Amino acid sequence: MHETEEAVYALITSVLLSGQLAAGAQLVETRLAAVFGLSRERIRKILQRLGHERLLELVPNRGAFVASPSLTQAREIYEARRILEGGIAGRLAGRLDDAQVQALTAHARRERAAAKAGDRARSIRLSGEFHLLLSACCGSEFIERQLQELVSRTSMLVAFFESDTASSCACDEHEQIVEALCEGDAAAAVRTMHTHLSLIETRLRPHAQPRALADPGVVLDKAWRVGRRARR
Amino acid sequence: MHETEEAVYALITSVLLSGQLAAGAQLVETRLAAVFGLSRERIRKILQRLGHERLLELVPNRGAFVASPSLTQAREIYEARRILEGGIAGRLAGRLDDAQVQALTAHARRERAAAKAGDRARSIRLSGEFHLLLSACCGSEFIERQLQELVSRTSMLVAFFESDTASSCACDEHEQIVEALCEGDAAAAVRTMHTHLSLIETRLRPHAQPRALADPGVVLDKAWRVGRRARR
DNA sequence: TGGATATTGATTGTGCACAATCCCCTGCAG
DNA sequence: CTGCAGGGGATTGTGCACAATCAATATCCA
Repeated sequence: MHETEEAVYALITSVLLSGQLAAGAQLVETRLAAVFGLSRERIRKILQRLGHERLLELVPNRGAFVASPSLTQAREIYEARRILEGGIAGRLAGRLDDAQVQALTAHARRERAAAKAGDRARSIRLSGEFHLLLSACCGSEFIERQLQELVSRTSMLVAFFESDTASSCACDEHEQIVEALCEGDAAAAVRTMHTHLSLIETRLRPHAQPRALADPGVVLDKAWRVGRRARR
Repeated sequence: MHETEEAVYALITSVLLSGQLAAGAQLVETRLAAVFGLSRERIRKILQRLGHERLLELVPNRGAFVASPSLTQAREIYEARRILEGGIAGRLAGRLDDAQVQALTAHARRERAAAKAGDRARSIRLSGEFHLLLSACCGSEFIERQLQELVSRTSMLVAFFESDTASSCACDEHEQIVEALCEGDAAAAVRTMHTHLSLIETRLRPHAQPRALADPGVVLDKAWRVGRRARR
């Protein structure tokens, strides 16, 4: 019983991150309760959790709405990533052990392969995971959690703002970062990280996302059925 | 009605941060509800919030307990601060405007005054606020929130682990950091920040804190009455 | 017609009662 | 004396019913 709650949370999260819901759309508690076959209280707990992670905006007495970040907020998120990941790079420079270096280079290789194969979805996913992998090397559960949240919010931004013709992810830059870290050149690693994130940021376009006008209940219901079939 | 809830949250937080409660002590929902005159559900919401911030440990079907960090966890928190605040220092170097520099130096001056006057409590509080002030200079609400949480948890650690004869806070180092930031020397600023935090960390002593065996209900009740008197 | 105000309908917020869970303690057997 | 099974008591978890709130529409008066 407890595990379905987790599954619902994961499902809503993935639907939000993939941008299938219009920004600002309301997620009505009773509706979701009916769709997922959970009590309203359980749904409520899930929504609050998503609100805390800023994937939803919780308005008192009004309800839960799909976060609709402004370009200003988007820039703030990238700035936060520059600060946090700059700190990570600076701390990790010259401190990676062999296993970590191997894991990072292997990951970069996989990214390169996906990019070469033109698998855009996989490429995007791997690109995000690279940053999380790097944060995991710090050995700080706190740092990992924080970056996880930032990466999630970035995914949502990309879904809303990135032009569809986005160039392939810059796996070169990931390799450069690993290289700088191995050489122990902290300043270079931080610099590379900063420019890397700034480059990603410049890809955002304020195209007034006209997609995804569907009813959230319908979208989630469909996703739930599909997942349910796959789950057995 | 809503504001008393906020007041209760603030009160419990301050009591937790000041180390007046024994690590591992349970906060029973019904008890707190009686003390504060709130319904159990309101108390529950407050406890979950505190659990999310890791000031309490929430155990399913068991309850909320005062966090009792191990020395290992303590080190992890300081490591996280090195990473995050290193990132802040690296990002802020050479980018502070006049108003910010002025605010920071003014704060450092106040710290120095408090240290010279031997006002230990004020000195500690100001020392923590310096770091928050620095994070506010980033203009990222996210970064500010994260550091807020880390500083809170640090305060709790200090309450549990720091020797009572702790030397006065190193306001010299704070001034050094501001100086490096003004000069735009990112590497130096990061280095100073790292050593500063490491120095604070070395002050932790695993003295098996034997204090504060009082019942949480009693302590909170007393604090509540005192605050209530002061509030009008 | 215009604008302020009352009404309504849908949605969230909360108190309460009861269910589920867990720890501790007791009793018993080996 | 130790290990284990089970009961009892205290505490947390949750479904439900109703209260509070808000936006949108309807109503009324000038």
